[in-house]
Amino acid sequence: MIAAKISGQSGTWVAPIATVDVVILKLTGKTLSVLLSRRAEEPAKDAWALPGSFIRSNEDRSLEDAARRTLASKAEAQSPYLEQLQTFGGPDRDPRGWSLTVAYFALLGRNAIDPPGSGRWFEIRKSGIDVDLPFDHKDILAAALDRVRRKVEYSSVPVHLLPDAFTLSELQEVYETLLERPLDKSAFRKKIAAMDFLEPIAGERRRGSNRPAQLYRARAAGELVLFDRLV
Amino acid sequence: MIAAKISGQSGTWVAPIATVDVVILKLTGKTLSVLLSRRAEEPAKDAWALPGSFIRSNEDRSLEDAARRTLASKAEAQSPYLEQLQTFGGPDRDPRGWSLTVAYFALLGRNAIDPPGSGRWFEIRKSGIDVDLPFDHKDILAAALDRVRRKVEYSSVPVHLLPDAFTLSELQEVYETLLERPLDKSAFRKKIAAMDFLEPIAGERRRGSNRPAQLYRARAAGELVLFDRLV
DNA sequence: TAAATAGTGTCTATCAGACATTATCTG
DNA sequence: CAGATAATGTCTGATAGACACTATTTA
Repeated sequence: MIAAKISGQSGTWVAPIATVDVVILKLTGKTLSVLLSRRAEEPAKDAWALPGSFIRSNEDRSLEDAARRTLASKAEAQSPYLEQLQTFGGPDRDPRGWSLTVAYFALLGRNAIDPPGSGRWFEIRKSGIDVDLPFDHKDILAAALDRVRRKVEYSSVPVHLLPDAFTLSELQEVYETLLERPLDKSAFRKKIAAMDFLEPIAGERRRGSNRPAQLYRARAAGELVLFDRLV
Repeated sequence: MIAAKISGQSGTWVAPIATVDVVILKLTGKTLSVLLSRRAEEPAKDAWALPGSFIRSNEDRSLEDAARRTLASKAEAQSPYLEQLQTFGGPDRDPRGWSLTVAYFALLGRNAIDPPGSGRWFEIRKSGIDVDLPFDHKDILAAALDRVRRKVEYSSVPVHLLPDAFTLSELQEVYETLLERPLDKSAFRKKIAAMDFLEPIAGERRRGSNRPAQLYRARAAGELVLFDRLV
């Protein structure tokens, strides 16, 4: 790699290295998990890290393209939710020099498939994950979790962590998992109904000797609905 | 400028051009205005555009540094609010090639000073601004306005558009301007009091033959307070 | 019919908004 | 005192949350 030189009023300097990184999240049971891949190259060779890629100017038509390309190489999902998170940059985050990464986060439904050799899922406990991340990937992961958890308060984020069809009890469980507090069933259902972003679909879910549950789906798959009040 | 070549699995490509752009906003009367500067260089020489700069790897310690440097060259404010907005990138947004810009927005208080020759303020009307912006700067401006207006619903954003000391009536007026709807005085004051992010300071504001108004200031200057309910 | 979960109804404290009233200043 | 804006009080409808109750299934 040849560093690009730029000349300006304050002298001559080198263009930053530009990458995208994707925080890929799904639920494993009641726990959020993040998909990490083992780095094949230096720096931090063999370390578990967030999946990332250089931005390829000969191939990518946009930043989101680059993120989708990175995501697609690691997981297949029917309608993954992908959102730009934040851009991180600085002289010290990568030993190769001044670098910036446009970070995205993706939410996968329960029926997502990971291709073989694509990486490993790490459960996110209160103490964090069981591995040290290179670069500033710990900060990026923290920012993604912060964003997701905050958005749960006023959006349909949890829908994207469920399969296409789900019950209201399942949806409530995901809200509770992410908010880390119990919700009242009656109040929850009133709010969800008022937001009007779900529709009942044919079929019921039976999972025991009890009344079966109605199945629902999101009206707009892959889209996020913002609420006009808080959960 | 020499383009950086990168080699990878999918061939050889060129590193993107990396810049920061800043959407600098303040209130002129009851209208939001944006600070534009006249471009000194090609491309789009002589056009009014968002203030921006290359990221200088020899000088900037972070992306925010680069944004603050750009902001400081255009305006002086006691405690400007600066927030990363979004990163825009693609092959066609700049004729020089694949480029990305990390966009920030800044909110200036009413007593901010613009150094001479720093640019011109353009009022933002419903129809937009009175000038065509080059590159994708129209999209960036729209994203900034969207973010600011959305955040008004659940944060102390309007405080940063006022001088250090202000009255509750002035604060309500800014909320109303940005939300484009009237608010009830009694309800507004109850909410602001509940959020507990203001403190009364010595002094009153007199502006007519009527009862003078108590002055307040934000407890944490330059900080944004997020509310736990909507305005 | 017992047990379990789904789904709904009822009650109440709280609160946002509408509106009225009081407070304080100048001319 | 009239007129203006600041500041606060009162009332009411809406609703979130607590909790109880009904519905529906299997063993």
